[in-house]
Amino acid sequence: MTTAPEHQLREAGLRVTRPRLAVLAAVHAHPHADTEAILGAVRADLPDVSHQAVYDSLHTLTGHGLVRRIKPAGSVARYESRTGDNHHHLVCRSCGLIADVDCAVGHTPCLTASDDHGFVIDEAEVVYWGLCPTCSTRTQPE
Amino acid sequence: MTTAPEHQLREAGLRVTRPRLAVLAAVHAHPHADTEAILGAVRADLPDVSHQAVYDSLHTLTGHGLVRRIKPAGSVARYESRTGDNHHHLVCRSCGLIADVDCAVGHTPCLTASDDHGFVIDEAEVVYWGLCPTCSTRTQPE
DNA sequence: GTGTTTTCTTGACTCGTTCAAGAAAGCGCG
DNA sequence: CGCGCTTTCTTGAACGAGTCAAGAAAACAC
Repeated sequence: MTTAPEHQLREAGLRVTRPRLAVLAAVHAHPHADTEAILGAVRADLPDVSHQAVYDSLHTLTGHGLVRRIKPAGSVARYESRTGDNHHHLVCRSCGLIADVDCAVGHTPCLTASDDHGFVIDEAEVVYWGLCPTCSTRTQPE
Repeated sequence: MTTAPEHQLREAGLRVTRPRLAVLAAVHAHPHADTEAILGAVRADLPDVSHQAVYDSLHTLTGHGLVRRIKPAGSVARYESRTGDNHHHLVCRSCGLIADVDCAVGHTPCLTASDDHGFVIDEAEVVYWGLCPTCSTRTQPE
């Protein structure tokens, strides 16, 4: 078990606590889940965790790169466990469904802006907006 | 004056009202401004507009494509007047500054996801995260 | 002008998230 | 294995962007 959650936490210099392990597991089990869903999943294991502990854990894990926070406009914060692989997201305008897309070219091509205005760019985030299969068939009756 | 604000509103089938004209002017005058800044700018002309009128105008204008709403994670909603030209944004992680970048290739190349998962994609939004010139020199003291 | 529809004003309210203080748990050390 | 320091969790209140709702006012067509 090379990527045991506990090990991940220790690697990051964090203390291993039940809430954190549960949050980490919840994010892995429910990709793109919002805070409330994660809170629910965590409470399946630990019925008495406070929402604050979940918020704090998510912030800490996000800050150490163990989970990634995504927040499409108009949505609440969502979290996912795929980090560091430069993938992007498809977001359904209708139902909010989020799907992962690997970067088309594979080696952070997106990091090349036509004019960087002197910015030091460290990440390019791509969000594809549209309708998921379910919503597109429903919305275009034809 | 081909793009007179009033004309734009009428074209979109909207009534021409003072708050809307002021909001439209404010968005043009202050690209990437948040709601509060727009509210302030609008009140420079119309001291008594309600924030609700501004919110409503922004929603209406956004819905009709006269202004575009952008909302980087962790920021409040911001608005800009460049619409339909497929440009993207540079956002400074430190100070929140936003700069425009034209699409690198020019013809919506970003709209090509490697695997669309059956989604009907209508827009690709790209956000480059990093540090603006000012913050990058200040943050890397060496 | 008159009437109908849309839009603005006012004010309360929701909800995700954050703040703060103290209690509890984790971890290193002897 | 217990001790003490530090980090983290609990509890509960607060914050703020944005929304909702009802009535008044303004815009447009005739």
